Amino acid sequence: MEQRLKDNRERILKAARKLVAQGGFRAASVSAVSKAAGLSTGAIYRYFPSKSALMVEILTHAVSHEVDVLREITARADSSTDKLAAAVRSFGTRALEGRNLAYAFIAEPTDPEVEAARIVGREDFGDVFKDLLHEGIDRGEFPAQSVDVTAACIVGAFTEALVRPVAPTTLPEAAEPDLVEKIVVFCVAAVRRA
Amino acid sequence: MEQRLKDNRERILKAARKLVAQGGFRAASVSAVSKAAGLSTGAIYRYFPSKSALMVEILTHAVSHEVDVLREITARADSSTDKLAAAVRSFGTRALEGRNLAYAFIAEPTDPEVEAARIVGREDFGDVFKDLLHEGIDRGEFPAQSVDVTAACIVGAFTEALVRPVAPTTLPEAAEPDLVEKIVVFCVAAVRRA
Amino acid sequence: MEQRLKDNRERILKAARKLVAQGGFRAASVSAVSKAAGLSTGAIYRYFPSKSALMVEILTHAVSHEVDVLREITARADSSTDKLAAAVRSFGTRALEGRNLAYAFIAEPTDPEVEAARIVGREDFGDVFKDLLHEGIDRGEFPAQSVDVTAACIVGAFTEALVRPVAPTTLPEAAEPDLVEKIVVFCVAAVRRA
Amino acid sequence: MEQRLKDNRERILKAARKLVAQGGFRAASVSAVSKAAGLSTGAIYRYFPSKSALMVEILTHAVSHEVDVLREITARADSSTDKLAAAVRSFGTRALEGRNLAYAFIAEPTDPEVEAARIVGREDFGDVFKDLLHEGIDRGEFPAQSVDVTAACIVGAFTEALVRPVAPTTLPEAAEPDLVEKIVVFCVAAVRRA
DNA sequence: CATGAATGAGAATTCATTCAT
DNA sequence: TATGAATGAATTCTCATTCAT
Repeated sequence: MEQRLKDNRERILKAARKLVAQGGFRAASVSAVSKAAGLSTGAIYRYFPSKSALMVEILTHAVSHEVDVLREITARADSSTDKLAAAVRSFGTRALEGRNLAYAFIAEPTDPEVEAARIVGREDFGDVFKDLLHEGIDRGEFPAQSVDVTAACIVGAFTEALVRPVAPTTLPEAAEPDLVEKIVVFCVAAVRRA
Repeated sequence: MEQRLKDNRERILKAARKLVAQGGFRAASVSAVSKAAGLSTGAIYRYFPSKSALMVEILTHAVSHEVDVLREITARADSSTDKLAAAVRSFGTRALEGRNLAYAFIAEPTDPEVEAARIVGREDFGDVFKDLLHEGIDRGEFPAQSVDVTAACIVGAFTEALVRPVAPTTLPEAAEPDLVEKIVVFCVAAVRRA
Repeated sequence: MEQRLKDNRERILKAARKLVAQGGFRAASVSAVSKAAGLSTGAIYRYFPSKSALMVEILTHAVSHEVDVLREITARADSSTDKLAAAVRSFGTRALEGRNLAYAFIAEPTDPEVEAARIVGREDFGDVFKDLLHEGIDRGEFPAQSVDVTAACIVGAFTEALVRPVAPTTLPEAAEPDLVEKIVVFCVAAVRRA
Repeated sequence: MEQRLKDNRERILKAARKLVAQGGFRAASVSAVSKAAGLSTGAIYRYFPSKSALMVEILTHAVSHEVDVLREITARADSSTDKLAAAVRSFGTRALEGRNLAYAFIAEPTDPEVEAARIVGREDFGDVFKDLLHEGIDRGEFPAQSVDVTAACIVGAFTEALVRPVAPTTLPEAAEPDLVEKIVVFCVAAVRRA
């Protein structure tokens, strides 16, 4: 039954994740989540104190996991340019595989608490790129530039180019070949300015 | 009477635009729109078959107006680089002034039909940049590149860097100085790759 | 339609009053009230911002009206003893006729705001008797005694003897003859202690 | 095992009593009771067919115990006046100490069956006073009066003056000095009418 | 044409009760 | 027997939409 408990919690999270990814936060009503998880509405509240808490957990976990992946990947590369490329490439590949925080960038939450969590998440995510940019500028690999603006532009660029077309609402056939590499080139050129 | 009808229709659109711009689609309930327009809720339904239709029209008009502005502005410049810079600069400036389609890029609609309209709108908007890129590549000003991907990256970059900080949830005072120009530089560098 | 509005508001209040009187606050669900008033649940919210507000209004109005009646009646009598007798008699008679604040004394609210309103109401109601007792003691009609305790005892005495048997949950046949006068005698004797 | 069963049953009753006394019937959810008793919710249903049955038993036992105490105490006194005083004093003292059926008189049950049990309980409780009054009248200690009405008034008087200020919602510190004795005087004066 | 009161489906949440383990 | 996860009906409240006036 220990197992059962964990299973259900995961099932709820999985169901909610899927619904949010497919139809935004508004598609993830408690009733819909419970149905998708094969449970009753009341069961949701055994595992989460409120709908908001469930959504916040989805968001927070998705972001923190993605941040961990990016940090690990950038740590491996030597030059800042390689780090930047690796980061964009990693996020892009994972986005195409549908296992990242895509919806955290696009879906607008209905709830102030969730919105707050998303803002924090976006900042945490942006910080990865800011750190990377700072380092590159210090090393002389990148020209001086506003780290905040550049980080926002990078995140926006690959969000728009990757997440939007990849979102389940749009048709997934149109995946342009080498899409990820093209975005990598765009971002690197923008940052290096050479 | 004819005039009266048109006036009311415009009043409704104006009120709805304002509400969406200020508080996202969530803030634009039929009741709130009617109140802001100085009309009854029932009156809304004389001019629009549904709330969705009203929101779709807001979105569509906003996008087409913005596209018109961009087309006009890019037509004036000579080089493709100048066109690109002018387009980004124009949208950016207008976004900071709060009188453009900013919200169309961020606020998640409450309705699938509105969401569909937003996707179409983003594509129309992206087309301006695609045309511009095609021209620049043909002229030899820009290196060969995937026009679709670059256009998406550009739109994403300045959406993220401009619209997001401009969104109702964040404080509008904190605007970084020369924000627009920094975004222009980012985009131009990315496209020219030099 | 002005009329219609007022009618419905009154209808809701009347329906709610009846339900509370018959089955306590728990019997007055929004759904039950709306059904009893011949309206939809949503209609309730046109007239009252929340269920609590409706219940508070019922309570407040009942108490303040009852207090007004008592104040008027006690003002007419000369001696404090007559005032006391008149007050008890008035409340008792009105309770037997079913048009007083009976439920304010017995039904426990489910809601903190309503509970707060009831406490205030009971205090206002008790104040009528405290004033009357103070006057009687000053005049030498009543012996010195704790006004607070005596007032509570009086209110409790006739609540228990009148409201409880009169409550719609019990059978209304058992009305003892001269019930009200017997309670009057009890209270007067207790206060005069002679 | 026999013992174990009985223990659990008592534990449940004790836990439920405490919760009701502290926070009214609303605070005594099955889950809260089971938690307080150190058992599972399911276990409750092994010992009681329903939540109502548990609450009814609490009420019934509390009343019958209180009635026993009162009968014993009144049996000890000689004069009916002393009996009356002793009864009021006993209940009052115990109420202030918080270990009696106080809540049975004030907290509105969530359930019609419990409400019915409470009415019966109040009647049983009132019978103690009725017997006492009959005796006093027969002995010539009390003037002729309606025993039913007087008993109800007495119970109401000290319920209102004692239990209400003792109720969980009010602060228990504010107990008026000699409160119990003042109520005793009130009741005795009312009954003796001299 | 315009009004806005009324509707009613749907949302989040609670809790007595059941039942597989 | 005991457990406690799961159920599902009930509750309060919202809001797009309709329709009598």
